[in-house]
Amino acid sequence: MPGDADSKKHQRIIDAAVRVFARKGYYSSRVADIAKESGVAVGTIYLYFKTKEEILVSLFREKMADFVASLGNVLSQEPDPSAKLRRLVRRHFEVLELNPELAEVIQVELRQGNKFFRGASAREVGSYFDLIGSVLSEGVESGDFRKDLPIKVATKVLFGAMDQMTTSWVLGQRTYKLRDTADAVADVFLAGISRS
Amino acid sequence: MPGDADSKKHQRIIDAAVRVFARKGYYSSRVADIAKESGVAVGTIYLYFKTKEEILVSLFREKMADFVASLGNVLSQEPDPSAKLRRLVRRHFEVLELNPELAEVIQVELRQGNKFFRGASAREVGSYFDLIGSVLSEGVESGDFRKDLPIKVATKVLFGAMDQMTTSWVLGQRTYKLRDTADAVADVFLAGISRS
Amino acid sequence: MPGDADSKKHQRIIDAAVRVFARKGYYSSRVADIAKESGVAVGTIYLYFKTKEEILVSLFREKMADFVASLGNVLSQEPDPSAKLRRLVRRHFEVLELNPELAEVIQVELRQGNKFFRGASAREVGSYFDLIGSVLSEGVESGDFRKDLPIKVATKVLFGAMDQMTTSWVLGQRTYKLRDTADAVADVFLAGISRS
Amino acid sequence: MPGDADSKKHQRIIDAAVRVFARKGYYSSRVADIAKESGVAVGTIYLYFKTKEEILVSLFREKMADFVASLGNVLSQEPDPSAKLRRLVRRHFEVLELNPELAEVIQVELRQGNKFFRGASAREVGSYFDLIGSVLSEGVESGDFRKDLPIKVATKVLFGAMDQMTTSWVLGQRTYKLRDTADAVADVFLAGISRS
DNA sequence: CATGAATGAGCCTTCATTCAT
DNA sequence: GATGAATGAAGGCTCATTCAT
Repeated sequence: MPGDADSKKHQRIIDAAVRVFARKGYYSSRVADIAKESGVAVGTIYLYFKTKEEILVSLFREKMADFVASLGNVLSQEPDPSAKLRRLVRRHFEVLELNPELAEVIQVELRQGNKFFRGASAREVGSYFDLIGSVLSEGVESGDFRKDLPIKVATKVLFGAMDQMTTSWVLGQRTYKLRDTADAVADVFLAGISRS
Repeated sequence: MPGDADSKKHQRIIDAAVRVFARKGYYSSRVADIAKESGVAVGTIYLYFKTKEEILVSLFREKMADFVASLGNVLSQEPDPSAKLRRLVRRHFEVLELNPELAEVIQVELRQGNKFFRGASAREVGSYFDLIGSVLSEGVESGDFRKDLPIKVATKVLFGAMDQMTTSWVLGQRTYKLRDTADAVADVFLAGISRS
Repeated sequence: MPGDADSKKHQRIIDAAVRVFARKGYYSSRVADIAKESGVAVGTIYLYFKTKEEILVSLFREKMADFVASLGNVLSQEPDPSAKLRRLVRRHFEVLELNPELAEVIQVELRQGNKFFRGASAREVGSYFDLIGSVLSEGVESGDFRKDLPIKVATKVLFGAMDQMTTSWVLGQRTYKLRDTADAVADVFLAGISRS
Repeated sequence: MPGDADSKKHQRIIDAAVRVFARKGYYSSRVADIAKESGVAVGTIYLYFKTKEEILVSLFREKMADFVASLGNVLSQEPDPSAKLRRLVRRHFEVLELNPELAEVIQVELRQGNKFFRGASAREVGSYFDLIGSVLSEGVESGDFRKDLPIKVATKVLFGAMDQMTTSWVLGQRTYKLRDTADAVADVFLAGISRS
């Protein structure tokens, strides 16, 4: 089955690229490094990807889609909004913790930021924001979250919070369990920092 | 006055670099671009900076230090913890809004992330985290914030939230006033999202 | 046959470098000149040599080794010390005359002298000195040359004499046959300049 | 006396250049290095020399002229041809030994060889060859040296011999007294290596 | 005359991409 | 499809030379 072989090779390259980019960053990574890491010839990479940049874009799209799908699955099983949100945070951390690839890649991509991607992965990131937003909306509708909650702002706040937690954890050489911070993050987000 | 001339030229190059990096990102920017932008010859840049990378590091250190200093000043005048925190958020947004340079540079730097900086600017970023942390500590001590507040986590949550708000604003082409979102962000952080 | 192709390309580059260096000197030669001269792309050169300097070192080592080997062969067939020495001088001149490449390269190298080589080619030059020295030693042992001959000094004298003859010939645009001077040089060296 | 001041500065630069070139070679020396070594500003050098190359040419011409003059003086006091020749060799070595500057500079220059000088200093080198040649001619005329002596060849042989002795001495880190080899060199040149 | 900051042409080297096998 | 040698455009950095002070 050639389609299979193709997708296998495609996958091997993507996975190798994740490791290489994670190690040295996109700009400091050589196509030859990815070739060596994936065990294929340099030329072969160009049979599957038009340019080096396309590797990064593909990689991010695929990994990000997996990530969002993975989170989506978990959430559908939990009806309570607050619990759902706690699961979201915990799952976000768990997935990144169990898939250092994903963590790194999301660092790489989101860190490169707007500069040369600007939207290359807008859809995938957007769908994650939508996912978070829908959890918040449900909570507002159910009366669990406050009526006047500015959904968009809150979505960004939560995403930024989780993202920063991950960044700090990655930069800190992963000396602790990221998932152990999930409840604290969710607490702050749900109840705020003020004395009640 | 050579000292003045020197620092003037140094500043011109840094400022030009900020604009150039903001436009195209560090890796896609050419030293020649910075030269043209700053109105000096390529060689002149190397009279003030050893390498291209040193420009980025200097730039970030200086701008970040300014940023933290600017925030510190404002906060010292406000005794109430909650009001202090609101001012912090508002000021963070205001400064970045009024100094697109700063916003861009912080994007550039924090976006490049760990890859090749990893600590080059640790001190400066750290001092901002310290600033945020001290505001939270004061609030806990004064009884305004909850006793069991996990300061470190909350610090990262707030920083991440503000950072993401800024990123979204920059990516969104600055179609709205960033500072107008300050209260909403502070509200979420102070009171949480749950119905009270 | 990649081994062959490789060594062919390596050789082509070396030979082109000899011509280019001979023409303009090492420092005034551009890697791009060597590329053009050898008919390969600039990048190709760097597949075979790490740096420009490595080209020069390789080149000299190889050519000098050939040179010494070529001389050694001839001498082994002549038992008489004086005749052997005459052959040495004649052969030295012949080889350089027939291989302007060699002559130029030895000029280039020995002329750059100590400055940045200082030993890069010590072995090869040393083996030539050894060859000359062994001819002199044999002559002393056989009684053809005087017992108190200071071998090391005499070796340098002969080498210097031949080298200067070649230099003058090269500088003089090769307007005469270098080999025609071989006997005169050998005469001076064997019998001295004094009236006997 | 401006003329004096001028020539003083000129001299300081030349002398500094000798040291710098001796240390790192012409191509690896920076004009800024010479400025620092001579204690003048870079721009000042260009008040006395049009280009970097002119420094080298001037330097060589002057030093070589001094050298030849110094040798000439000594020889005029010795009537006997053989003794004159011995003095020439000894003096050649002495001067270079006592003026490492001279030794180095002659290495530098003669080693760069033809490449980009090709005659810039032809006159000075030529006058040394003439000096040697005249000693030989006198000897032939006086009957001390053999009638059929090929003067030009013998001149080059002697010059090459002395030059190589110096090169070896310089390369060998000057671990022995160069002048101590003068008699051996003269012996070989005068009487040859053969058993008499 | 003296200075040294400024200039910018030039070059070695890298590396994404191609293509003959 | 797969390979990896070959390509050559591009860019960071140097340094001889200039010129305003």
